Amino acid sequence: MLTNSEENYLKEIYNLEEYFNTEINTNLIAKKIDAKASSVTDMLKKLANKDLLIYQKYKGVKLNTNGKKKALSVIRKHRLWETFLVEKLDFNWDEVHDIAEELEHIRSEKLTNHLDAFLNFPVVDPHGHPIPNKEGDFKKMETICLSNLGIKQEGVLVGVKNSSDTFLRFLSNKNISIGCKIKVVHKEEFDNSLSINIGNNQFNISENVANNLYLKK
Amino acid sequence: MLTNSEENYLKEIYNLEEYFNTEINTNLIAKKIDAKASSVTDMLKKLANKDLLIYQKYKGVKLNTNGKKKALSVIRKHRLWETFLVEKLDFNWDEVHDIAEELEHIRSEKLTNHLDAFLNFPVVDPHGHPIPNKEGDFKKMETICLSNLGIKQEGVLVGVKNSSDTFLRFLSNKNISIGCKIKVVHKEEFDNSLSINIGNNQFNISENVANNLYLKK
DNA sequence: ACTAATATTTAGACTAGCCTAAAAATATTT
DNA sequence: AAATATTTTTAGGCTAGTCTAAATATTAGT
Repeated sequence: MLTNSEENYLKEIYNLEEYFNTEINTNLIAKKIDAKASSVTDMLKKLANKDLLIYQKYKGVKLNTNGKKKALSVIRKHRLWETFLVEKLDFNWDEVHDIAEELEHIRSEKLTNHLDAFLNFPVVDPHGHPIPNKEGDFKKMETICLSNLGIKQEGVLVGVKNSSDTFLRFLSNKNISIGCKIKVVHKEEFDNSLSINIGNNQFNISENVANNLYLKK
Repeated sequence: MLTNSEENYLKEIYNLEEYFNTEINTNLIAKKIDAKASSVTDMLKKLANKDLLIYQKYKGVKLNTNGKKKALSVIRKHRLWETFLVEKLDFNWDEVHDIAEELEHIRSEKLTNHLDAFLNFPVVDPHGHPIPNKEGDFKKMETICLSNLGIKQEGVLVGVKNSSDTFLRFLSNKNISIGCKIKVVHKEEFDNSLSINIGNNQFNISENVANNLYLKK
């Protein structure tokens, strides 16, 4: 049985591995978890002892099959609860993250699976992130980052990379949401900012924003 | 902000006060919480310091207004989640207690209130226990314990006192559920066991069982 | 009212998860 | 390749919540 804290470490390490595609180092985890590096070292030893990841002093860390499975179970719960909150309880997509951080640790597997069924087995959460099924499987969507789109190209927004409250609120304020058709009108050489078209509106967005939006062509 | 453990103590103390209608002593709490008396003493001091209850060494304990409010908030969440599990996720009434023990500690008030609305503001949970509203108010149902019913009298089962898995499963096996019409056919002087009638069936139940069933006449 | 039994509290210890500060390893710069 | 900077680990400490064992209060029995 894992503690909430252990589950959080596994989840964040999984997310970092997805993001960076390399061995994950102590400081990176510390930043994500918002703890000191020394605390992370302690926990990594503990998780290695529990056969959830491979840890070599000074060499970073990598989840093993076991650890990946646990991480995916937490992520599954997180995303199902987010979906529940938005679809059934009328929450906005920028309000659900912190609550899901608590709900993701509820232990009953039966609960998770019944919730999944109740929601009609959703495949993506309100931020466009894939929801693993009971077995931990999910398919990676073929998407392209808005910043990689050429001039005059367009696509439908299917996911956001960063799902912090502040970023999501920024998008909401500009009326940008999952399902929007986005067209690149102009790209500024100088700072890689973009002029984009959504419906009848035209905006300017920074490269940073564009890096966090994923489209389907 | 209260920890899960503090919330559990407040909840159990509240339940004990309801049940016994007297000051609650250390050992009683220890049994309910499944901890040692010494651990209970520690926690009582802590809760008294936080101005949640009145504690005098060797004299037992009593929740103050503050503590009662917190206890009721936990109880509200517990009972709303139980209702959700039974009504929306197809759980049986004997499967929901342990899961609700975890869910009752999820902190968001907005979540609780949206859940309440989603369930259409239920006033009792699946075991017939009243659900406090946002303000912590609920009305005590006028009920009579089955063991206080006279021969040939009858009523509708509206609540169970004990809602342990084992008791609820016992009732399910005998097809006794909330809403059943129960009639007392015979009362055994010797051990206060009862012959009761439900629909076309006649059973014998012990005094202990009768003590845990509440009816509306 | 004294003694015995029971209930409660205190004292001291343990674990998980965090911390700070110092030491050690690794990486980078010159 | 030596010196410096950065990263990581170790050592030791803290808090919450638990425990056991011993000490102290209260209650009950004679």
